[in-house]
Amino acid sequence: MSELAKTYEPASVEERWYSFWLEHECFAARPERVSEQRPAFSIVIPPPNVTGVLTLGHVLNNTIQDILARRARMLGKEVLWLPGTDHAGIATQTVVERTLKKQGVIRHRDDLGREKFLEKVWEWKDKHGGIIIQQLKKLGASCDWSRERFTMDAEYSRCVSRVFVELYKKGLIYRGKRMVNWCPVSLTALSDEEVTMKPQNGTMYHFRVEVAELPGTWLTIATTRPETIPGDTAVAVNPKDPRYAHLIGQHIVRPLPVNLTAAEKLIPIVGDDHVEFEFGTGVLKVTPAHDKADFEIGQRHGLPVVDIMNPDGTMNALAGESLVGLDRFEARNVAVDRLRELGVMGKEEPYQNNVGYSERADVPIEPRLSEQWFLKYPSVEQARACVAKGEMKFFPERWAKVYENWMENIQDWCISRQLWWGHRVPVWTKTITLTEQNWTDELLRWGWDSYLGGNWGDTCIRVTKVSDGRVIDTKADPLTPVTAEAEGEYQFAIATFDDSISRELEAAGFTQDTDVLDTWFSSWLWPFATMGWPEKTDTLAKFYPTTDLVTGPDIIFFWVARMIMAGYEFMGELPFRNVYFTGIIRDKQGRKMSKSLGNSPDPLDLIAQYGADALRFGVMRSAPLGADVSYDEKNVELGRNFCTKLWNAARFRQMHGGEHEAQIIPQLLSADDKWILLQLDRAVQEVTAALNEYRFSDATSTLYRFFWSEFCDWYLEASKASLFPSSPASPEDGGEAAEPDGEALARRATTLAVLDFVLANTLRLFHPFLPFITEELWHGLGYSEDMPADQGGRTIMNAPWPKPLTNDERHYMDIDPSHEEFARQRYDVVNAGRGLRRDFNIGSSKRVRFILRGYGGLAPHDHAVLQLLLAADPLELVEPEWVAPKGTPVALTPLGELLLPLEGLIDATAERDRLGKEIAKVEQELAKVRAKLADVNFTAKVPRQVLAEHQQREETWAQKLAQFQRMLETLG
RNA sequence: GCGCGCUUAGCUCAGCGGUAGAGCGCUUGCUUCACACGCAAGAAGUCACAGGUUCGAACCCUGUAGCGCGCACCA
Repeated sequence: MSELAKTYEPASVEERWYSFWLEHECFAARPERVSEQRPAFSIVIPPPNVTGVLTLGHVLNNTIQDILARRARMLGKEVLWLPGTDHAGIATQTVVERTLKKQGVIRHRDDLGREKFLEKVWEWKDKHGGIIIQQLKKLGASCDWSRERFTMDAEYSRCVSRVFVELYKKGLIYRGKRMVNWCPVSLTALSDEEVTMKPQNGTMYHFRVEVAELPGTWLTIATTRPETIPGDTAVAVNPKDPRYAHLIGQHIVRPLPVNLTAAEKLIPIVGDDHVEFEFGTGVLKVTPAHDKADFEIGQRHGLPVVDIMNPDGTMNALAGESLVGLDRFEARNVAVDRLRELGVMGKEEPYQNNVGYSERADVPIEPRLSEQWFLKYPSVEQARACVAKGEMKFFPERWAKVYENWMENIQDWCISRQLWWGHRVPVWTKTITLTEQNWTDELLRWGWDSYLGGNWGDTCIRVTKVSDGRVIDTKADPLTPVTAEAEGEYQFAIATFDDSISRELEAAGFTQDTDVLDTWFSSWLWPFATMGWPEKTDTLAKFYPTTDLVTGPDIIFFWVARMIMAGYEFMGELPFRNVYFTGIIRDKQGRKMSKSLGNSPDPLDLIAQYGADALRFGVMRSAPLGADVSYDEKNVELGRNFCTKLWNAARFRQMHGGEHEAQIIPQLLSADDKWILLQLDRAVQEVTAALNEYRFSDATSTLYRFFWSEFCDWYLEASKASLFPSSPASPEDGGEAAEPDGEALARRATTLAVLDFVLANTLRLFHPFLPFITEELWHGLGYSEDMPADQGGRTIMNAPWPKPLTNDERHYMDIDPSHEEFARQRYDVVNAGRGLRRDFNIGSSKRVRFILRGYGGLAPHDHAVLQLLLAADPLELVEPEWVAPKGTPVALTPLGELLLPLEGLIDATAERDRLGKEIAKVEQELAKVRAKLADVNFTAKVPRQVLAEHQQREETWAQKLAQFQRMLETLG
């Protein structure tokens, strides 16, 4: 065993052990080892953006996963922690596009074209992708890196296409012209989940329109978006509204665009229940192309849809001469000017409303009518029920309600994106003219027969008549007879995940859909697509469903809910049993960490400065279950200090040498030994219970308390009494160290054995939290030496998780609560003595004489410990009758009165003051208890045990009071 | 608007029916032979507010306020 360095140097230790773990394949999951005795434990990582960098959120999230994985290994489980990354469609494409523009390579992505642009993205991915993986390694993450997956891997991509085709066959995926959330910056549709509502300070504009059939009759319309007036195709009123009902069927003159013929300006007044009497003026302008609700009104009344904007949010020609080319917000101002010029503008009042923002680009989204692919969610009922019934557990539980609420109001998912980076929609189309002559051949050629036979293979065909959009119904067998009127142009859409078929299709003139799929449409397959699905792999058989999922609540709908549905749909089973939702990391001001705010520290800097273990410990300590994490670097510093403390306690043990992990001989155990064994036992129980319930910060504080406040502060100090039996030399010994006798040597050996027992267990308890330093000390202190290779001999990772003491063990070591009590009483004596020092200005290390009056039965070793902890020289034991010189300070302890004789320094006044304060405190407590006991209501109704407690309390305080008063009297 | 959660020492949080707790920070004293990234001692709280239940409430119930989250949203 080499000597430990004076200070802990995380950098070299971390590097060394991480390489060791990798070299020995300590993180590898082997399905063949799974058995009843060795159950599987699995987690799939929430895949970070492949081109992203590590954030504190990742640190929190992955530390938790690592704690779970490492502890599971120590519990003897076969652990799979499956890592990987996500292609993050919009984010990655945006970054690459921006960079290429900045480099002057392109002005627009069209300059390169799809193929060339994608090459650039792959180049980018190869260069920057995987940085985050390296960063996770720095953190100590024990993932099985041999199984790393990427959502754009060929195999994974095939899973995505397969799933698309499966759902397409079931009719759950469809294409349709719908109102979607359009991001004018990213130039793509978004799902509802990617839109966040933000309050806006805008203006409510009131403008007048004239009823065409009744010149002189004007209606006032309130709107926040006057720039959309050119797209209005009606105004709507509530048919029950007496003010306007009679106008339904008439027309109004739409003021914009200005340069239209009178007839072109006319739009109808329609009656619709959607319009509220109270709101605004009760007259609603209807813009079907630019508002979801208006679109629905338009549908109900057969209104034309006039799209007046370009995809990028600028106005098109239909918006009229004055607006064309302007950005939508500039156009608003111009439209307002026009209305003023026309003299139809009424009041303009400040108005706050909520506007949907693109989460990614942080601009208002534009509702837009477009052709998109939608998914009607599968397996919704099972997915909902498994959480409701508790088959899948959420931690904290309250997220189950949020989930339930979303699942109940679930809307079809817009899965297509107008991007290039991602999985391209696996559908090929071609318009084919079908005639009586070629009808049968064409249909059969593209797989119609298997369609009819219900034997799909890897493809699915849909045929739509171009002229009326009618989908050919297979059930009605359209092959025969073929009528003349059935002839015409048909669109053939074939979905397939078979590369050879798609090549064939392309050769035959089919073209692939240009959209790609939402990134989440690939990541919702993560738990099984990473394990080899659709093959029935050993990995899937042994590790699916996974045990735990650890993620942020911000992606509960994006990812968690969808994975649950996909799990049931494609595996027939839930994907994970427990979901732990972390908090969101915030800065001291409570703001979310973000790049733009620049309030997010780089975890790698923190690791470099404090060490990975320190960062882990600090973050875990401040991350309570169910609450957000308020980040403060102080916590990381605290983690660092803690590691140093651990390191130095280990050094302390090491410098005393001797046999390591010697047998504990029960007969030789002192009260302190038994006390620390009991504290350790309690810590084991608490940490185990906390981890079982995902209370990580509780586990962390227990570890902290046990190790620092109990082991180091008390036990380690007390152990010095037997480790330094005769030194430092006291003046009375004449400065000579006495030869240790046999008993002292046995005592010393026992103390070392207890130190080893406690330290070895402590290291194991700490290992999931502090993997590096515990591994280093595990070997440094030689604890690995006696263990079988796979039980801690090679690495602490596989050492068994500490178990609480059994009754037999307690019996064997003769430990019971009375020993704990006795140890605690002695520590109370020490505290009392230190209090006296403080009150009389005696430095804590200055050796002084103490006298303990009234306690006889102190064993020599216990006496030695007391003397040491009190820094007493000597600690004299005297009879209760012993009379101290007047003015000698006294403190009450459970083991009698502790006196601090101060020859020549006695200050009766000071002592009188001190006692006066004590008495006041005791009197206050006594009064409180007595008031309660005097209340008949209390004594009559309270449970007997509580009554007894209070009576006991009264007695104790009364005794103390009497003692203090006697002390005061003897002071004179 | 609907739903959920939070409000305890300067800060971050435990406690969830019977004597208000921890860490950090602060104050004071210590170069005590593992550790100054340390040791010892100490000060510090009408437990958001108002009612109610109870012998007794930080804790249970009702309401109010503030903060946060989710959902919905009316032009």
